[in-house]
Amino acid sequence: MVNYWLMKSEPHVYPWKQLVSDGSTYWDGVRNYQARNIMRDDMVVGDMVLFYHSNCKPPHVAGIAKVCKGAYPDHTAQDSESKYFDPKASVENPRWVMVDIEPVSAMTSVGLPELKSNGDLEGMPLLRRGQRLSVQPVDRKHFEIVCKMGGLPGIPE
DNA sequence: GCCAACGTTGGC
DNA sequence: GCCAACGTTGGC
Repeated sequence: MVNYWLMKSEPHVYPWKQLVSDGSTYWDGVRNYQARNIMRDDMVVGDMVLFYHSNCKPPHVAGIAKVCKGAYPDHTAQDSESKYFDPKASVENPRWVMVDIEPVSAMTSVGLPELKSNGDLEGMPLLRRGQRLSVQPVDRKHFEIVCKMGGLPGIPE
């Protein structure tokens, strides 16, 4: 059973283009328990992901990705040189996890204002006030609508 | 740069 | 276990 998600990245930190040229990447740096639990407990290989660019004008969905490796320890938490270092993380208790994702399909980017003005997306977590989770669930129905808004015939394989 | 909405921390 | 203070996210 395939799940649908949205993952936020700031384009000046790790843009969609970078994912395309890398071929895949590990999603490090998640330091929020709710988001971690989603990755650890709910994400499985094959899950589909809306790759979202936050903190830019306008914020937008930039492409479609998928999970290509399930949760495993986020090593950056144990690296004192990393900006994601967490002194409470250890080999025995890694505390934080990451997954790997890979690009699936490019699309015409869909801006947040467009998403907001599409009544069919009502209830989408991203559009809720004060929504800050960097990894969040998306209904299959909403996922498909966003794909179509981005010029795709539907949810890509 | 502002600020609303959270989440985390730590004293008690 | 409460809650005030503080830090962060992220749209605007």
